[in-house]
Amino acid sequence: MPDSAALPERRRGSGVRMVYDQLRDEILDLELLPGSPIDEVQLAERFGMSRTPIREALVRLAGEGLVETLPNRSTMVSNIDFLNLHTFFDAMTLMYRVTTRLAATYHRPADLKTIRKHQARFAKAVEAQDALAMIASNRDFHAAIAEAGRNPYYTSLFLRILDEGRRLLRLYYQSFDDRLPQEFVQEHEDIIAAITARDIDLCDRLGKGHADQIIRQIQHFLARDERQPVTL
Amino acid sequence: MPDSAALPERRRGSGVRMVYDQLRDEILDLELLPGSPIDEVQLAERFGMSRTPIREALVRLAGEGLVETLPNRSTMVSNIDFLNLHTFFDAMTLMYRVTTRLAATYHRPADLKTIRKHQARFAKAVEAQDALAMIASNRDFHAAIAEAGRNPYYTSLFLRILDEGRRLLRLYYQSFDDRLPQEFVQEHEDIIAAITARDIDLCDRLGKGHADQIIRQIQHFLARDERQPVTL
DNA sequence: TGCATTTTACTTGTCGACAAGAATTGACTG
DNA sequence: CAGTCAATTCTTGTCGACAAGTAAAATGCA
Repeated sequence: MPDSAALPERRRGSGVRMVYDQLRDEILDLELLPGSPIDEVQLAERFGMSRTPIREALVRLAGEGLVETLPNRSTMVSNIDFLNLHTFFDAMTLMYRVTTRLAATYHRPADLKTIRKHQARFAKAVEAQDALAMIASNRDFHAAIAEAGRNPYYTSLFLRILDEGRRLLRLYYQSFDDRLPQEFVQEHEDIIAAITARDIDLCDRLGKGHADQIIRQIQHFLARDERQPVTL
Repeated sequence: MPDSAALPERRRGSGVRMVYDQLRDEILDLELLPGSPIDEVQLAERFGMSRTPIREALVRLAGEGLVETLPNRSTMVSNIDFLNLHTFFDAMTLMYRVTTRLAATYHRPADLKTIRKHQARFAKAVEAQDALAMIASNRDFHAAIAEAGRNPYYTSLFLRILDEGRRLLRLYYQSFDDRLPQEFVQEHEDIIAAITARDIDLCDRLGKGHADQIIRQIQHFLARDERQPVTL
């Protein structure tokens, strides 16, 4: 059996989604580094399919800004724009506030169940010091809150921002050797309580505080002193 | 010459953009009605190209929510969700406020020039009672303000909202026989003045007022009495 | 005639191949 | 030896064709 590699007998429309999800995860987990080129034939060989579904997945990724494609030239993983991080922080703060506020107003019991489920996973990941799981479950936690707010316009923008933040956080924890902060767990619990109590103003303040906390950590990481200590 | 139809000798990567722009305009101008099916081969014949670039354009349109594609079944023009219009109005109001505020802070002289250019076209369209040109230039006017705010996250969401609004406004003016309101021209002038003066609070109020005005018109249209007057 | 089932027609998803454009290599000239 | 230009290679954009899956038409049966 020379060709024992996986030919998983996929269903008709599933190839594109598989490639899309896989590439997306690899980009957000920084396994594919920002700026690195993406070769279509290489991906086609790797996934065992033609270039057509690969291209479709890349077009979708480009639509979300995760890859950039120059005409007639190789497409590449989007760079992180460190010079304009303030626009990212600004939008992130607003979306944290708005989605949490709306969740307080429009949430239903099933939403709280989903939110608590992601929070449990988040707490477990923090305890296990599992950076990747912590980042992913943190994203899912806030995505579930946005869903509970029931405004697809905000949800779609927030998901994009959370994904971009996932790349930044990954960078952060790679550099700090994956020491995970416990205080986020308690902040999440406070947010859940405020949503449950339908306290809109409190949700607004907690959302802003949570965003500020994350921004402070990232900025602290970015402003850290790169020089190695020297013994004189 | 039986085949005298246009074979415009297009350049290599331009076919997709051409199809994308054309379909997008037709969708937003309601020439393609919401819910109507889109046939790939039909489009391929119409544009004189293969199905591949057509499909790529459709994938991009689907990424922006302008068309919906069911697996293994025909893709169709997205429906307007009248039942959840309040989420649209909510997001629109917030984006009007935020983008106008940011424009007051971050605009440069070139931005004002662009904004005034679109405003001039808008005023001319209103005077000429040209509904299509009025809707398009109104969109361009606010898009230019968002650009001056220099936050791509807000800009991208706002563009999506403005496009959705373009469909709603088109519906509105089709129904009201294209009588165009003059007061929008003055409101636009006020917004320009506030941005130029870098008055953030005033921009916030004017943005909200402008959004409320549009929402009121649309709601008035939606709540109108459909019954024909009957002479007894 | 009404309903279930098979058959047909049609649309989309995928493939392999070819052509156009760009980057790199190599040759040629000053 | 450096710089310019031509040739080659490599990647992407486009094409036509086939396969899979779905909806509609046609057939069979009660």
